[in-house]
Amino acid sequence: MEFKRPPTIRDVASAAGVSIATVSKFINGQQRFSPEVEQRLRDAIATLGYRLNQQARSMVTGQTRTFGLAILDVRNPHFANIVKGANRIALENDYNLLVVDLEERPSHERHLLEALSGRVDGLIVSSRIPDDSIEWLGELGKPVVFFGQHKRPGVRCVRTDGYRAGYLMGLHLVEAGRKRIAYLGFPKARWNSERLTGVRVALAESNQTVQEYAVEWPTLDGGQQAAAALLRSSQRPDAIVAYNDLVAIGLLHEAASMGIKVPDELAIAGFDDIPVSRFMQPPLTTVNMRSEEQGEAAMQLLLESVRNKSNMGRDILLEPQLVPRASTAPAGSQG
Amino acid sequence: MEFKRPPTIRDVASAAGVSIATVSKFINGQQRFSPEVEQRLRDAIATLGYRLNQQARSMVTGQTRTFGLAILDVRNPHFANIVKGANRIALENDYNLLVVDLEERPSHERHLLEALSGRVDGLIVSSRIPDDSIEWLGELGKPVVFFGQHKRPGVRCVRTDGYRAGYLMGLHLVEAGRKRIAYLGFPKARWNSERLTGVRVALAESNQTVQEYAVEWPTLDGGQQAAAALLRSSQRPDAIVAYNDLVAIGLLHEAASMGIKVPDELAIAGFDDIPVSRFMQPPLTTVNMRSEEQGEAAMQLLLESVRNKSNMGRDILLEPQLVPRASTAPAGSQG
DNA sequence: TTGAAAGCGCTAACAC
DNA sequence: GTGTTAGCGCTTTCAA
Repeated sequence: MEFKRPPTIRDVASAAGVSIATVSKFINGQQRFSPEVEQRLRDAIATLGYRLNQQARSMVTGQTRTFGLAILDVRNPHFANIVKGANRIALENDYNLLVVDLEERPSHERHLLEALSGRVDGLIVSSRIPDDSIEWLGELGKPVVFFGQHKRPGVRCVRTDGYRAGYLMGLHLVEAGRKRIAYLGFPKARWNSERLTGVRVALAESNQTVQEYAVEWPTLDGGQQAAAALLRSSQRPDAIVAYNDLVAIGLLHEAASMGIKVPDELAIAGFDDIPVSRFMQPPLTTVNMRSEEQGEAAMQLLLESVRNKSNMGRDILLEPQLVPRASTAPAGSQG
Repeated sequence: MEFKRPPTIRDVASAAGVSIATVSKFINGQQRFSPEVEQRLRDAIATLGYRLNQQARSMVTGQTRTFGLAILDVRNPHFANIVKGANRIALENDYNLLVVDLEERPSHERHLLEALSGRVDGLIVSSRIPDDSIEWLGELGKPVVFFGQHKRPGVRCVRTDGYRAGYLMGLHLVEAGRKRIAYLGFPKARWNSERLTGVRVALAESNQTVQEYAVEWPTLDGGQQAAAALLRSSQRPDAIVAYNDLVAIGLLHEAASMGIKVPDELAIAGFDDIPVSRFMQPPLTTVNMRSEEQGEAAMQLLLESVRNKSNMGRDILLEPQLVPRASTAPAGSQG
């Protein structure tokens, strides 16, 4: 089956015996015509199987009614939630959302983003590239909303307070009576140091310090791999805060394999509150970073930018929320 | 900050003192010019900050070097894996991939797909709409690869054998000594009945029958909600096969809350082998439905279609693989 | 090696 | 009500 050239308004026009302008106005519903003409138009469109070429339209209108969202990894439920939130708001406002997965590959990032920006009215970007390397974001010529902080004018930002998230977690563990608290981070991530600082400050208030470790990747496997070294050390922590829930789940699994009792011998916690965390055994303590709301907020900002034809205005900072569960219950409080 | 009209080749042309044809040829690298001209061109492009308008180009070339992928729900790791697979192959072949989340809403499906098809050279579609309602897929005027079966000419298909998957699972449970096996399905899904039939046939070979139940949604919460009724019944099953891993994990969690020992008192299994299944406590038995390879295969088919300018050729059927884990170990074989 | 001009499918301003 | 026409930004003959 070959793909023949699709019919254009010109084909419709000659089939219906009218001009192309008439066809254009008709399909845009911005004007009524005599009943007979409208009927001929409908017939012609139906028999030819005509469909509007969106590209051609946006060529002249300069609008696509589509937004783009670039995320680091669809496989991470945190990002999947962001997609959900952004998509919902977009659809409600009669915009489509196109998602691209950056695959955690900084080298491709710019290329993919430039390609995306050409097809949309604005974009939302999650990036791992350092601020000073993405100056070009503002030069895409389109409204951009960025996850994180970015001083560049013309780029608005959405984020959840990572410092506060870390602080809440640190406090929680101290209150649960933990004495040797470790942070298993992912240094390449933008939010890693905020979270770590939060934890550290909370511990400092009780004169505790935090041991630092790092994963290669912020994933289930990354957590599992890091676990071995961490859990076998002679001075094993009695609590581990992981960079995110995925890493925490990897840890949890490895701890179970090694016969370490969670939370009695070891407390484990993460960040993000991804859906599956509640279903773990034991359920995982975490901080809700409002992933879905981040997506929603970013999309709202984008809609504003497009409507005002400007990119001024406030950034958005969301408040994280501690979600205490069994994985950090005070030692001895449960079996 | 306002968004000014971006520079066009016409701006570059006049800045460099050449014609637009020269600019066009230069940026496409298909022709060399005198050193001085090339230098003027480079300067003009740099100072103006010129960037190619992809839309305008595809308007004339008829190519976008982009494919579209429509999935039912990004939040389901099965689909996230499909995205990964498809994206990898696309990138390797110098194509971009645009993903759209259908949000499990059949009403919007057609609209979203039509919008997407206008921006890409071909698409991969996962749908919940019955076959006879998506006849229009073939009329999108673009190559289409569909997940599932679809007799329509011009639409190629990729799927993993659901019947075989169910059969493997059924056999596994019978061999593990289970006597009252239930299937907790999601009837709205295309693959539900294949899987059920497979299970049923496997059980029939040992003269067993299967009890059927259904979830509202194929999600963690869906599984948890269905669990209550199912687990409290007087004739409680000693094994439950869930529609997918998410549902199984919901079940697993609820069983734990109710103090039911898995696998001793109850075996639980799912389909898909999503990454987190291996990390559950106990690790979840499942059938690997080759999600990522489905995405890869679909993209390969699409590339073929585009290269041959035709949509003929074979469909692809992948073999599922049983992944036995602790959640279905024979009763009494472990604590 | 360079340029003029036609045209991709559509919209919008302006005639009639 | 309906038609003519000039582009949107680009590629691509074809000619010079």
